[in-house]
Amino acid sequence: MAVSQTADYALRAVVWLAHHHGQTQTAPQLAEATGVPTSYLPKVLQPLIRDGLLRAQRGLHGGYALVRDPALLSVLDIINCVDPMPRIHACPLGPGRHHDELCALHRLLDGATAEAERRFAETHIDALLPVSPGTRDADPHD
Amino acid sequence: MAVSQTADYALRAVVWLAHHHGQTQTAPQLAEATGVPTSYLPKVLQPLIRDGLLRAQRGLHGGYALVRDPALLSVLDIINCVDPMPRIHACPLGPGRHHDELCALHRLLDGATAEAERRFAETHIDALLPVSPGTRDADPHD
DNA sequence: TTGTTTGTGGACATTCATATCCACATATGA
DNA sequence: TCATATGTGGATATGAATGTCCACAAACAA
Repeated sequence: MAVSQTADYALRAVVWLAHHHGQTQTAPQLAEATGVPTSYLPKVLQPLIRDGLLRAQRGLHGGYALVRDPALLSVLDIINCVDPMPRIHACPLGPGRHHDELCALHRLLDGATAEAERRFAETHIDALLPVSPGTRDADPHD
Repeated sequence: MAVSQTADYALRAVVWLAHHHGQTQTAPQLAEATGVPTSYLPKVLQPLIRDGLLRAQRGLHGGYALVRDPALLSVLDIINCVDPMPRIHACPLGPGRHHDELCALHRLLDGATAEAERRFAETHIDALLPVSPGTRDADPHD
């Protein structure tokens, strides 16, 4: 997968919350709707709450709700908060010895990650909503 | 990382073998040169041998050697052989119920993987060699 | 104040990619 | 034929990502 399972889960939950903007959703509701394991979901959402992207409310009629406007919230915002994509800042062998042999390879590998980040930064949550006009963009796989 | 650790290891080894085309390299030599754990390298190369991309020779003066021309061997060839990139062919929740809400998201995620595959298919091993003209292509990370 | 509903945080379990080790098979040269 | 140098395959170990569980804290309503 392009992103970790955990990041995927977080994105599903955020898209769902954006689709039901304003209404708080309980963990079981969210889990049922998104297919995220009920007992794992709170762990996934924790960093989003810490960084103020989500709001969590305890007690009766509590639950989770989206704080920011889905149009101003990028897919990369979610990924970076929950599980940032690993970047290659230096060749694994260090600058010495065989560095040159491996450099072009890792430039390519990290370039692919950079391109993915670019796409995720450009795509906002509102573009992923069912009825949004943003639904029609790049062509599907194959 | 864009690809698994194992695929990275395989690519390092193949690039090294391409750079020393024709000469067989023993596992310890390859491991030392590429930074791959010596005891893990044989496992990594196994699928490449099975599919005929590498040749393995036992006994004195044995070792590993590249079979195909580096100019005709793509990065994706190696990845697909060792550890194919997971593609998303259907939304995780299946076609029922909330399928629509998640579809655009997973189209985006798989699209990023598809783009990476495209890059890896277009880049051949000879372009990753130290002195090759192909070394100068896309700009580095950041 | 009390009971119920909700999220929180931490301990623990499970799974899988990664890594190690070793007895064995095979090739070479003397 | 024998000694040595190699890769092979399988059992096992390790560590990180994923997933489960539960006692607790907090919010609301009666």
